[in-house]
Amino acid sequence: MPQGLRELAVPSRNRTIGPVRAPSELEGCVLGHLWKHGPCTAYSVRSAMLESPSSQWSGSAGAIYPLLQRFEERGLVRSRKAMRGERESWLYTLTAGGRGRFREWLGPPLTPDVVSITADPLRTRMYFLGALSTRERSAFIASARATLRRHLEELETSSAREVFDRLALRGAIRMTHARLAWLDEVRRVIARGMSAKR
Amino acid sequence: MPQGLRELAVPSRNRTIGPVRAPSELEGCVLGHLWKHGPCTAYSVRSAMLESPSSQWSGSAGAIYPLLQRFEERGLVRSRKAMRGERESWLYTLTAGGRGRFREWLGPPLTPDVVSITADPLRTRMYFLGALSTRERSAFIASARATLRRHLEELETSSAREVFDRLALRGAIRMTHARLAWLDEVRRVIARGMSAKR
DNA sequence: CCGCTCATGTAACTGGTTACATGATTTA
DNA sequence: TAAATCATGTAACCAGTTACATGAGCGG
Repeated sequence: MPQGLRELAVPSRNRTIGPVRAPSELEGCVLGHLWKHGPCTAYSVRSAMLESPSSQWSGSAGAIYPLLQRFEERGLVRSRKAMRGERESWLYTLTAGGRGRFREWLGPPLTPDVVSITADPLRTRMYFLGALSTRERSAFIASARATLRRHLEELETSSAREVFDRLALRGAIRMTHARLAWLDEVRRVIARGMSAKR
Repeated sequence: MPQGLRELAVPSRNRTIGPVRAPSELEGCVLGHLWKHGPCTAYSVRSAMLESPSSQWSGSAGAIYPLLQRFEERGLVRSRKAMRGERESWLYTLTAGGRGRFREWLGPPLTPDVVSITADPLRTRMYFLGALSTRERSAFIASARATLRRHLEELETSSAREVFDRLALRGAIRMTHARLAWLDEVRRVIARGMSAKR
């Protein structure tokens, strides 16, 4: 009977070393926040994620607090008690190990799934647009376009001081433009298809 | 003491009705596959996801098989045994309820998180590019650009027969173009920044 | 007869969500 | 003094991953 790899995967809670996997986006992002915004509280990490327009970052307490705790167990961060006025809080700082792990997540080298095709729920739905009636299809496209245009306005009026924040924002704007242009193409094609059928 | 909503969330395995949440992307996509590709096996749903270039769709058996089972428990699909030659398999078909649930996932109406800003691990990393040295930064951009160009070629040579498959593919191509153009902008900006510093 | 594809599953785990819960301090 | 903000957490749950496991039929 073959000896499985499973044997090696000892529960990580018992501070034994299991096979270390690649950092998740949340992990990398929290480490990054700590790198970029100095020593700060779990609360402020959380607030940053809550502020983000992307629904990717739920910023739920149930994710952030345990994550920071795990980081500390693994020696990626250190925490010290601090007083902000009369109020106490824990400030987290990256350790050398944490910086290493962050750097590992950030790349280079970039793993394929970071660079290649991104998940897009709108594109996913496009495969199934045939399930809608012509009328519903138009409604679908119209509603998507309207939401995207509103979204674009928001992005274009928002500002970022830091160079790379600004470049990331530029990326979001470009993507939104591209999605709008794509929806235009979709609209044209389905309109053509309809007139061809007549 | 306030009566929590928790009380309502009775375990769904015991065929009691809990608050029904919005379908996940996987759920919607599997229902969609069943809608689009007629009665088919869990295996073929799985294969389709394994073929997909997007890393979003792991197509792990541990996701698909239990999902189809849950669908059947909830009355969203029906299954019947079928023979393909001498080999037996279960063919799943959408029920009326399943079509309803699919339609609900597909929209319209579209929920904001479907339309608004998509998660992009490359854009996420952009916020933290300041953590790299100038040299590493160039390597980062160069490697991303190279991978994206290769990716674009793949997309441009791949074909789709069905209209909406083709439109979805067009979307992926447009996104890749936009990401490449964005990386060009990034490269220009950081080059300008460097020369300004001299 | 070997290896590939078709075909179906399960057990253990884990990362993250939802919802609950608390309390101090600041500001209107 | 009421509401908002700062601040920290936990318990229950769940969807999805990883890895294991099995077996029939088919093509070379």
